[in-house]
Amino acid sequence: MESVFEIIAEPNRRAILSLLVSSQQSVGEIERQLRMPQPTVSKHLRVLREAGFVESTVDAQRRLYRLKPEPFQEVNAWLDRFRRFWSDHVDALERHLDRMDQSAPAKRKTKKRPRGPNRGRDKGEKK
Amino acid sequence: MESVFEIIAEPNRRAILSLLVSSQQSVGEIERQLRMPQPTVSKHLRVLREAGFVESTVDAQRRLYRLKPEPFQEVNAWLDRFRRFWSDHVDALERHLDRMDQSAPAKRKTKKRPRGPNRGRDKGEKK
DNA sequence: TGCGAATATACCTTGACACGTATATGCCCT
DNA sequence: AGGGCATATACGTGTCAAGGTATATTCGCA
Repeated sequence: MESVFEIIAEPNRRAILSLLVSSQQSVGEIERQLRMPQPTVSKHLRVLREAGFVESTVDAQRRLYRLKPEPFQEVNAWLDRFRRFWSDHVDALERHLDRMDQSAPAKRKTKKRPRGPNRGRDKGEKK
Repeated sequence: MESVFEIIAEPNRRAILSLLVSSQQSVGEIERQLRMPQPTVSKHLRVLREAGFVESTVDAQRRLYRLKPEPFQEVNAWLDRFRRFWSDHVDALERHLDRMDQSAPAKRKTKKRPRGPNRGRDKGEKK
């Protein structure tokens, strides 16, 4: 399992990561919330831990897992190469929208449309 | 091939995408630059096209491939869920990097180091 | 000390996908 | 028209990872 990209390619792992955003969780809690057999959870957590996505602390028989930031930053760094590119397209999209704005007044509130990354829209998961 | 994450999990596909950042390329150009057999290139391009990462136009016998922004935005949207989380940790990382880091002058325009996305560094590919 | 809960690991099976080789398709040019 | 280049597709093969089931380990507690 070489790269961070292969780690997050697995839907169940992404589900686990999403769960852990809110707070740390035990294996059993993850298991119940995701309706996933316990060995599956443990195995995915192992992969995530070895890839640096999570770390765990021991609480009696429980293990509490929480996120670690570095791998996400690595994904982000990769995305950076493409940010300028896609921002240009967002600009084009915005020009388009601005033209529609003129033709149809609509409900824009800001004068200057904010620029830069983080302008994507969540399309949701495909099942 | 369900999700965008599985698409970018493949190292050769990421290489192709990186190549296309600079400009559009023909299959043959990709093939030569990446030293990859032509059917391999074509097959990966097909996957990338069907996932919306690239589009192609015909130029006689050649096909010119270029990037499309949407899937990247989708990855970006996913990352958003984790941005707040990792930003809290970035301060410590930045202090560390700022000490290590005189090699990256970068093009900061602002005096205050901006917070939030786009702060990651490229760790490179693992082979 | 022995039982039960929580978690990890071992083993097996299966399916997906990446690759190589071969071949098909389409276009240009003489 | 035909040959050659550029690209796409078909097919067979091997590998690897995810899932399921069973079992091991560790700890709390009666």
